[in-house]
Amino acid sequence: MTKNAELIYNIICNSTSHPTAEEIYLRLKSEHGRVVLATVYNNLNYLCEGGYIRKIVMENAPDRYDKTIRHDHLICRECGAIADFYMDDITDILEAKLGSHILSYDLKCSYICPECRKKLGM
Amino acid sequence: MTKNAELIYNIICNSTSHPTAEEIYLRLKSEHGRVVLATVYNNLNYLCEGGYIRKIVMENAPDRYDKTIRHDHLICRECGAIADFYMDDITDILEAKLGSHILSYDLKCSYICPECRKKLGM
DNA sequence: ATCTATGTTAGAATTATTCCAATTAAATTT
DNA sequence: AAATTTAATTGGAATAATTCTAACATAGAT
Repeated sequence: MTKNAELIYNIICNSTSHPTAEEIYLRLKSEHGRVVLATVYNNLNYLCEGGYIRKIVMENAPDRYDKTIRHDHLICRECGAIADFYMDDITDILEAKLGSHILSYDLKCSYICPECRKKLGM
Repeated sequence: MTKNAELIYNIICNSTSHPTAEEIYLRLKSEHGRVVLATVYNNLNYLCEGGYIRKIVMENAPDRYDKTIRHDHLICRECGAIADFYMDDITDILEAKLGSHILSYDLKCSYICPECRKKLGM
């Protein structure tokens, strides 16, 4: 793993914010000088392919990146914030239902986060 | 609902292929003459917002559109084909786990489809 | 028949991401 | 340690999907 790949990996793992490529790029630039967005994308792709991190594909927004420890996501319909949640692994249930082997699954729930709930007086 | 919105809605509902905006556009053009991609996108957005159809956000590929009858998706890692699968509604389970109301959920499973399995000799 | 509101068109603009060629850095051989 | 090979990074152009905007057309209301 190259130096930049490792820096990017650490940013993602030590963050709870599910950063975008752009955010990672800005942080890397401010902390370690000269980098370029293409390098960030190259390394993100490399890290994803190697299974070190995973990509969260967003609706109408740039993709976000996250550590791989198995967990799922809650996405606020109002502000787009992402929260993690941990749920029993449902691979077995899915495979039983399907009669077919599953490589992985991606579960996203749409909800309204506590902050937005407050703002909206709910 | 406007004429184009209805045509698009029907294409999606009478199809099992989860078409992209482009595919819908081409079909609409060949069957009803003059349309433009922006109109297709406008109407797809309108139909999504109204809950008439839903968008399947794809990784590294254009978005696809689908009817709303509740079901989930199996996406082949090799060829990208999408198959539907019907699973008991897990909203209750998720809400119990979360202690929070869920608006909707999106579950995608990655697998290898029967055709690719054959091709790969699996 | 005219006015108004809404939908559609055409094409430019934007955004996210990838590609490619040139450069730099790192690793390996001499 | 210098030279050679290999891999990573840069910068900028290219691409692809989608949205925006302004002009135009259509349909319904007056």
